[in-house]
Amino acid sequence: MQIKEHHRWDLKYEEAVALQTELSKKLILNDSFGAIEKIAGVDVKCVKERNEVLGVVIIFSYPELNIIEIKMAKDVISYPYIPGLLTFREGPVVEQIFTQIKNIPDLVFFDGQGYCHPRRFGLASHMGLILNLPTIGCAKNKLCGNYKEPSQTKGSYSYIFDDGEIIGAALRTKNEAKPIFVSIGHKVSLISAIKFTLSVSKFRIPEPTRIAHNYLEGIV
DNA sequence: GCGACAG
DNA sequence: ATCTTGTCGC
Ligand SMILES: [Mg+2]
Repeated sequence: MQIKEHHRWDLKYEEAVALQTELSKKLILNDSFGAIEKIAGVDVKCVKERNEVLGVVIIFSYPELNIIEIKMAKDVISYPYIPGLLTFREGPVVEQIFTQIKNIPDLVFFDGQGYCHPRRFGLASHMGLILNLPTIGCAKNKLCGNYKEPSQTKGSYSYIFDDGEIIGAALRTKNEAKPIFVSIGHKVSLISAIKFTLSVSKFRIPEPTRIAHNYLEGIV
């Protein structure tokens, strides 16, 4: 798919932070999508040993979840891991992969935060804006904010608050398991993000990102 | 200064 | 993310 020209990725800390604060204003926080027939799962892994970053995007039919397309790309690690600036480390490869994608997804799941971010602009939100696609952030851990533990039943959730604002939800995607931190990426409301995430969860990690992650495990 | 801290 | 054996539980 075609991706519009945008800002540089090699920004210094202060510049990156300022960019996030600015671009967050452009996010669409309500439902702005049509029929969801194809969804995508994205994941990235870093092999420090070889100084390379590997990424994969898997397209699935929805709700069947049959794999339709798989594309991956490799790049050199060009940015350190800094909490809050993960996009500058993983974004470049992800963008490169979407360039090769033929089946444009109607919704994309990311392994990381979206709006649940200090500047309300995590990986899922940033990529959603760049790709101009509906996105959802599904993180395995919390980055910021406070929440009360949801009940142990699959499907229950509690909102994550920060600075008096709801920025995401701690969603129980599996009984008795640690919750998944769901947040708006772009063009999908929080309640819909929760609904979609639950609809693709067979285990703790939602299928799109779980399968993308497993795929990378099998790559040398 | 101290604690928190996506992947 | 990566390192890395065993161990607990269904
Ligand atoms: Mg990941």
